[in-house]
Amino acid sequence: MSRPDPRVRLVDVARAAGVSKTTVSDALNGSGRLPDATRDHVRETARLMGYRPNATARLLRAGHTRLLGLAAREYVETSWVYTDMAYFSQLVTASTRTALAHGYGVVLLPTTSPGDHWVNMPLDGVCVVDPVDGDPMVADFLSAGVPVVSDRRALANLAGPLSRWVDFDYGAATRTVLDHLKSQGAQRIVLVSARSTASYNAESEHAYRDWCTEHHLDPMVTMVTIPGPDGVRLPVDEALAMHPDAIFTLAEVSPLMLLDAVRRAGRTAPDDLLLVCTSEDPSAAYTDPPLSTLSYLPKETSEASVDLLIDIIEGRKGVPGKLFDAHLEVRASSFRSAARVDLLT
Amino acid sequence: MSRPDPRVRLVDVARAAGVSKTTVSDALNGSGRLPDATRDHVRETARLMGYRPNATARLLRAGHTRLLGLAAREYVETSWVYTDMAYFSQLVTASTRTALAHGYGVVLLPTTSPGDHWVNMPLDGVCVVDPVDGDPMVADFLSAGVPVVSDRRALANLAGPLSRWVDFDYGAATRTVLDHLKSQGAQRIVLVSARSTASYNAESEHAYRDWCTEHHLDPMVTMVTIPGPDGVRLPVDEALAMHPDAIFTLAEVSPLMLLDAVRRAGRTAPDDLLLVCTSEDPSAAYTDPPLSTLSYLPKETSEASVDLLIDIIEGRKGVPGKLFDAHLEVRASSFRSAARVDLLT
DNA sequence: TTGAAAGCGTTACCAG
DNA sequence: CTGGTAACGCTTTCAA
Repeated sequence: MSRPDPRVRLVDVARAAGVSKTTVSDALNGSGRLPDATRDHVRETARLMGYRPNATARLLRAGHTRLLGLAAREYVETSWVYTDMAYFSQLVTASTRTALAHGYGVVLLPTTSPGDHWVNMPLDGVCVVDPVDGDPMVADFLSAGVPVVSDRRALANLAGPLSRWVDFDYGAATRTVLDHLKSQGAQRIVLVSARSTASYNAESEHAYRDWCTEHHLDPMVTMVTIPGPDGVRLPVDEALAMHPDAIFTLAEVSPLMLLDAVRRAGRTAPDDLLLVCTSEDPSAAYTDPPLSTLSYLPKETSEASVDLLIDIIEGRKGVPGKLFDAHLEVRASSFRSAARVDLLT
Repeated sequence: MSRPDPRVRLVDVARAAGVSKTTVSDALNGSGRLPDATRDHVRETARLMGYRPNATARLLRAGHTRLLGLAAREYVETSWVYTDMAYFSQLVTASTRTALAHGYGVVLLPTTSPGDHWVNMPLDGVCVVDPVDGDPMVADFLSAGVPVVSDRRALANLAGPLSRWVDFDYGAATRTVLDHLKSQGAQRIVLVSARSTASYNAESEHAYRDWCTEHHLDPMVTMVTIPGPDGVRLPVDEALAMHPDAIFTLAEVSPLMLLDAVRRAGRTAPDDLLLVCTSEDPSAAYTDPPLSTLSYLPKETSEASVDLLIDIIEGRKGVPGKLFDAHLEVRASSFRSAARVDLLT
């Protein structure tokens, strides 16, 4: 195994150019006031030698890395990667765009990893999305002095100058959907949730059960157990087998797959089955019928997260957090004509 | 509780515990052979003080960062983020998963940035996807001593121990699609390409024009000019306005949007219009009719890329590159019954 | 104008 | 077994 040529360092350039390290640094960075002749000479020498400054050494000097971590914490024990679900992919897109606009790069963090491996990454700050209840990752980063943006629950006992939050009232959003379905005549609403570790699922499901109790309805829940787009197939089929008159999916479903499953079960939306799904897939508007969707605004929230995070990092004061409202877009899949509603109620 | 501002350093712990830096380092890292009493004492002190090692300093010491860059180079001058297209999102997913499996993190790089800003990131290596012809980013990284995996064209004049490639024969893939369409009776095939900077587009389009010449057909091409999922709407409509009997989209289109456009134009696939699209959207199999797709295997290629990259970084010898074959999945949208084909030919 | 030297925080090598 | 010291590669302060 031949060792690649030892990189040429600042001091090498200095020696070659017959000047000191300081002069090379100044010449290359435009700092200091050197005679043009010296500067040009040094630059030319550096170019000839193929000198490139060592990024890590600069960072150590600078005291910051301009690197932000991004972690999605659903299914923390399952080691998966999340970027191929519409919600997370939009989240990654928007976070990255916002970070770049501020001169920061984004590092995709694993959901899980041996011990607290993640604190070994040279990060200036971290966004933790869909945190676990009392998330250890959040605590780890905070105690390592790394600023964190997550939701209120994850930061409950850790409030301090190093953290801010972005959050939803998941319960309220869930109730909005359920009220809507009920207003359209639904009596047997099945919830497709996920056995994930995210507090989002737990909170939403809890709200669903409470709502059912209030309305004297039996809660019916099926569970996604396998992360990723394919994992929803089974729980959707299970939901259909419960003879529901409405299905509300908490876990992200591909719109076409959902409708395909409905069709195979011999059901028709919205005629004998109302459908609302939590999804960011833009194709939901183009299906037949178009699907009603609940959106947790990955674009807006991740932009806000990154902005808040960079505010902490750069020492700006500001609001401690931001609360968003989920957006329910009612489309044909959960909408019955008034006459029809009258008939059923 | 603890003062966050002045981070507690190794030397602080050493002083507090009444030992030397070395001892603290050894105690915390499990290296060296210390008496249990000393080790426990140091560890307890460190814990009490909330000591966390500085990641950047460790990296400088270690000489590597375990960070990989990922750059997609379509539309390099347009500053956009690519992760919300199925192809790139799967690419990111698979790259990240593979990297993590080897203990590396992934940094999403901007398509464009001021000067050569990117070399300031502390990366051990970089994957450059869909490079520009003679890509400057590739050259920059290589001259900075950072290993690169890209395609053959981008590495043409830069072969060396610091680079390997993963590539397709785009021309061959294009011809496969065109031959297929012709075999199904198509005579007026419109290509929906993109005015992007990726060599993928140029090569494919070139092959299309050559093929048309060989078959004495007039090439008809429309262009995506705006990056992102929405940019394909206009060129698809333009393509439909050309009264084609087949459309082949090079740029990624959302399957449902494509079919919606076809419907609005009063056309029907596959009866009077054959459709093949380059897409990674799994929903293509569930549309009505199911769409024929050409896949450039983002999953397989990015896994191979990351593996090759890590081989270079860790000094392993191996193949200089890997050539893949694009996969054409023929579905109903481009398939006519034999009888029908006979009728037309 | 230039350069020597002092950090940045860590780990590794040797003396003691 | 322990601890001083050097080294990683750079930037910056401060003297000459």
